[in-house]
Amino acid sequence: MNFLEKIKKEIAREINKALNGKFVKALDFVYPPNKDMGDLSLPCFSLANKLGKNPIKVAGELVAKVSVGGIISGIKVIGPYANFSINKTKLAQGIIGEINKEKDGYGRNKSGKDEKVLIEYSNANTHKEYHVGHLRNICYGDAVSRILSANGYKSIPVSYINDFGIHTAKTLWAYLEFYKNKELPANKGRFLGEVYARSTKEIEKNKTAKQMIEGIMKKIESRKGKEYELWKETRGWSIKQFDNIYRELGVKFTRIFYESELMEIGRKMVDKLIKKGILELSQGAVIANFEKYDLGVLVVLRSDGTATYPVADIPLAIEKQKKFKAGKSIYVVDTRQILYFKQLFKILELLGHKEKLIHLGYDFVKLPSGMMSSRIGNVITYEDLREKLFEQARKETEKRRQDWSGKKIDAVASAIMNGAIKFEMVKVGANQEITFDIKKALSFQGFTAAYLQYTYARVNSIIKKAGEKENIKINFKGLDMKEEHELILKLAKYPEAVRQAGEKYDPAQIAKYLFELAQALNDYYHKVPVLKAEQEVRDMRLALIKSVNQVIRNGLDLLGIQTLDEM
RNA sequence: GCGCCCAUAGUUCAACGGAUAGAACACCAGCCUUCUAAGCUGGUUAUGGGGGUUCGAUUCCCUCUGGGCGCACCA
Repeated sequence: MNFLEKIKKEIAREINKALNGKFVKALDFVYPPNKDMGDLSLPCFSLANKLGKNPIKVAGELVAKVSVGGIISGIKVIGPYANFSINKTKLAQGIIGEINKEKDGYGRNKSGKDEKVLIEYSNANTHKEYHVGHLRNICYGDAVSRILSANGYKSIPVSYINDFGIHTAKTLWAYLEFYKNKELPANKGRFLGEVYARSTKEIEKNKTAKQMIEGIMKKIESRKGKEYELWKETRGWSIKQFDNIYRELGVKFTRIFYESELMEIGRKMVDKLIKKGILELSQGAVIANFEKYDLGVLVVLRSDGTATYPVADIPLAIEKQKKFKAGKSIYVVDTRQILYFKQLFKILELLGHKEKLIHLGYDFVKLPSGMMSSRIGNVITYEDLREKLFEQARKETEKRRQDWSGKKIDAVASAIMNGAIKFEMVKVGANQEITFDIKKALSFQGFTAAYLQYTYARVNSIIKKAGEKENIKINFKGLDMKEEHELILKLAKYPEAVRQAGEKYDPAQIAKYLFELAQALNDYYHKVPVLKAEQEVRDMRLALIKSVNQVIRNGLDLLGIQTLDEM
């Protein structure tokens, strides 16, 4: 249990003692909107209801009965709220002590009880461009995975790559048609994205294209011949590109599944599913008729015999369960597929799957100019974004650090770039569209990862200047913690942010928390000198800012973002 | 037509049913002989319309308007 929780329990106990009953628990406390009102607040509405009294009166009585002392340094009534102030030195001592003891572990909890949770994300397509939409998926999925681990779950990140759809044939067609004898660039995966975009444009002009593409697809599916060999080779290009992206972003998967490995297994299962009555034949197609569940109809095999998504998704789910035996299985997929996932989960349920299936949807990424579309050509690819961000970050760093080597500048710029990508993708709630404005993403001011990294670097600089003295004993007793109190209270709330982010699968809560913490630190930084303070105060302030940096690091780590010692 | 999501400041976003609806960007005015000015301080502006539930609604319910997205053979 974290320190703030202990405090809440203690105050609740005091209140219950005073009222002679079990009325209040730790969870009942809220935070006052204004710091002058106190640190913790008990709204007395439900309590008044239980007691059959007026809430303003109840708050007044409560305050009269509970005595100041121990962890409680003050109580006051504001309308129907009973507000408590926490003893400043005790809080400081407790929180700084706890962070200092737990270090990287501060903020983590065990509420997941080591339960295994599978989380599938970054479901990219080979033979297509990897764009900012995919980035939202991977950044969101990765952050949720990390946050689940911090909440005591055993998170197992997996990815599923669509390498066997008609899009692969489209790309191969355009490749054979327009690029066959051209020299290839170094990043062949990225090149395939361009080829795909070209194919979508050319198909509109070319009447025979559709037929040719279908022919290519058939040959790929037959798994022999020239086209199949070309598919294998180009597939490798995309996979290499993805590996690069994952490495650059620091994202690791326990296992990567491929559609091409599952399709045949799925096809073989279709008959069995028909026999079980889950699927049925209709108008020459195989469907799941789920109208009785109010889930419409899902086509599984088209009347021409070609397969749709579930044919691979069903064996994928079975395979996952066989291999990992997780209690929960999360799919991080664009919210537009919400109906499809309800249908898929129904099939799995009918097949006897007992694991909790969760579709974690998120809204898509659009541009200020509208929806992204490779046909129209307004797509921001990962590589475009990466290059622009890197350039900008390098320019900004160069401006400030003329004495640094090019290598050092690059390393810093690279971390800023990475942070910017991830932070932009998770700072907005999942059910909100992201209007991705490249101009804003290139700014490193305000609610950005760079602001957090900068705050960290700046604090780090003070710590470095102070010199390394390990574990100084701090005597909090004689110190007035007035200037520090806000900041310390904020540090105390970090474990709650982790818990809430975990319960709601919401990394944005961590992002917001970190920003507020950094704001509080910057405010403190400008108000109060650390190195020039007299000895005892200086030691305390150093310990405090070290704690702040520890929390910034812990929080950024949950978003997959690195800190920088200097920038 | 049926269903899902969204609507808050000029813009992009916040707000377990709770107190005076917060930030950031942009704009204007300040702050580097104190620890990194990618920072800080100050200033202007908002809950789409109408009903309900509640002591209390941005939040829950209904309805209207406006936008987005899904709804058997596109993946």
